[in-house]
Parts: sequence; C-alpha cells; structure tokens
Amino acid sequence: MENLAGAQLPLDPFAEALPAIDIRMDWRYLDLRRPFNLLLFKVQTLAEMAMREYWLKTGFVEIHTPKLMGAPSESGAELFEVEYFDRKAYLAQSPQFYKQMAMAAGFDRVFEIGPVFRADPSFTSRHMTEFTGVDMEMSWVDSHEDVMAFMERWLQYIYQRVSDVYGAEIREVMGHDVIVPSLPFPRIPMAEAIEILKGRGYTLPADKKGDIDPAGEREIGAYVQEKYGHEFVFLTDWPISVRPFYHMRHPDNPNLTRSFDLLATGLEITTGAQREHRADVLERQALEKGLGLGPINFYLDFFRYGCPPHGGFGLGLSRLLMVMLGIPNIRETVYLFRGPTRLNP
RNA sequence: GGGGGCGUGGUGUAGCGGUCAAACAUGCGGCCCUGUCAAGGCCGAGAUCGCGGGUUCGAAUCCCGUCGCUCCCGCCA
Repeated sequence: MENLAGAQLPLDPFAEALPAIDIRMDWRYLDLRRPFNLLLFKVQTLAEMAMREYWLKTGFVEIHTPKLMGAPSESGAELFEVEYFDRKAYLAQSPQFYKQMAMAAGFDRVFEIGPVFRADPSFTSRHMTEFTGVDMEMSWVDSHEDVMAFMERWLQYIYQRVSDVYGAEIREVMGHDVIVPSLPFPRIPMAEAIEILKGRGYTLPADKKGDIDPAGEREIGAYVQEKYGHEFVFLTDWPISVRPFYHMRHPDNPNLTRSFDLLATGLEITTGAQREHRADVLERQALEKGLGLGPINFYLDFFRYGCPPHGGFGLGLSRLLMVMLGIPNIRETVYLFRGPTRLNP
C-alpha cells in the first residue's frame, strides 16, 4: 500500500507490528483502517441485530431511558456529576430502575441498548468510564433461572448468527474461532464455586465475603472449560452481602440472592437477578443495606401499585465482543475508548 | 485509592556504567534495476535515549523526584 497522504503516517494500518495501545487510541482513525477493525464493527452490527431479532421474536419492547438523572440510581459512588441549569444532574450508571419501571407499567418484557457511565478510576483492560450497556427485563419469572434460561438461548442465537455470517472471516482475519455455545450453560452456585476453587488449590483473599476475585473467576473459567468444554458459566445464588438491595432473596435462605453473574472465558460479562417486586420487602432490604429512602422513594413507589414478579440482566456489549472474538483489551473492541484519562479523540 | 512494569529516530524493538554524538527492522526521501506494480540493490534524512536533579573520571544505562503510559488489585459490564 502506497502512502499518498504526503506525510509520514504515525500509524501504518498495514504494518506488521502494531503501535502501543495509547498511540493507537491517539490515531484511532488510522487504526480503524485496519481490516481487523472494520470486521469488528461489522460483527458488532450483526450481533446487535441478532439481539433485537431474538427479542422481537419473544415479545420484547425496546425502550430508551434517560441518561440524565436527578438522583443516583444505585450506589452513588461512581456517578458523574454534571451541571444542569441551576442544579446538579448525574449521568446514568445503569437503566436498572427505569427498566423495572416498565415492568410496573405492564410492558411485560423490555430491552435497551444504550450508553452507561461509570466514574470509576479503573485502569484495567476491561473497564471504561462510558460503555454500551445491553439490558433487558422480563415479567412473570419464577426465579432467576427463568432469566438465565432466556439469556442462554438469546446468546446462543447471537453466536449462531455471527458464526454463520462471519465465522470464516473472523478465523482468517482475527485468528479466532467463534464457538456457538451449547445449551444449557453450566450453572454453579457461588458456595460450590468457592469449594471448587479450594479444591484446585486456589486461595481467595480473606476479605471476599463470598465473592470471588478476578483471578478466581479466571480459575473457574478454566475449570468449566476442562470439565464441560464450555466457555460460559452462570455463577448463581450470591450472598446478599455482595449484591444490591433490589435482588430478590431465596425464601428458604435469606442470606442468598436469586442472582447470577455470567462468566465467559473467565471474564464477567453480565450480572442478572430476579428483582424484589414487593414494596415492603424491598424497602426493608434497602434499609438493611443502610440506604437512605429519600433518593430511592420514586423507585420504591413503582412497586406500591402492583408489579409483576420480574428479573433481568445487564451485559457489557464490548465485553461480549472481547470474549466472542478473543480480543484481550476492551479498548480494541470499542469505536472510541473512554477512560479516566482518555477523553480524546 | 493501592501495587507492579515501561518511557530510546514516525512506528516496533536492541543496548542496561566507558568501545553509544546510539544499533536492527519497518516506515520516509532519492537513485539503480525491472516492458507497469511489487520485490531486490545502493545511498540518504531521522532519536542529545520523557523531564529535572544526583552518584561517578564517565550515564540511555545506577539513585531520587516528577510527568506520562500500561497492567494488576479494589470495583464492576
């Protein structure tokens, strides 16, 4: 390829060796010329289309919730604050509350693909301060199992579509095989997962309180690959100490939630749960967590006038692409990366 | 917020106390060759080794500080 630009390129899209990741981010428009990247965004387009296809076939309605919020939706610790005329507003860190509002409104099943903001100063290969969240919520579930059962079929459909259309090209350009996952995905309760880790000689940090650290998750991913030959695993039934107040608890074990994470090749790509839809129980759980009711009263009100039992999940679009295409750094899977020190271009 | 690593021509790397006014690859410019292009050959431009200070007879190479980047942990998608 001849350079007709009349200047020396800071980044040669067809060079053998790629520049460091921050140089590639600086010159992203040159980096994006690489065939690898064009293919990546073709895959993303198809994947999103497949998501919507499956949702539409199963009775879902698309919603777009506001990204400007008057009050923190969940923890509040990782919120971006912005000026909003004569007061403060916050960038949405999740559509969680608003998609549940749709359940109270009788929408039955909703989804949203949209931006999410997290003011986390996280410097890792899998975090961004702005990313595309893939969220859904469905009514009339009996437990989180119904959500997982839906999700694994949905994911299998997406993988199948991507594999059918781009499998060969992905193998050629990216050197990676898209493996359409078999059903059902393995499910491992958290208590069992911790025992498995112990059995493999993996020592969890002492202060994890029923949680698993990223290295432990990778270890579980390896275990699942060995035992089941599967890239995915649902870690289920997390202790209440590490889950938000709105996760429903097990009636027979109030220390555990009806929740799950989905790990793909050891990477956390999803958190989901059945939600607590009973207003009195929800309020009690919020108080137990030490939350002030003031900021979440509007949310608690959703459930005071009738709301079906429901559950859902949130998935990181770029994290899905990472595992689907075998890309180790999330910055490569997003059009323009946003991180604690990256606001340009 | 805590910890590790890195910072050498456009880019990727080597060098890790003197022989380094810094090497290799690629890219860039020119010429040659070739009935086009590419490949190949030759020549050339391009870094005072992030910045500041220190140690030393002598530092890209050691130490301190600083800035930047990166990865891991925390947290999560």
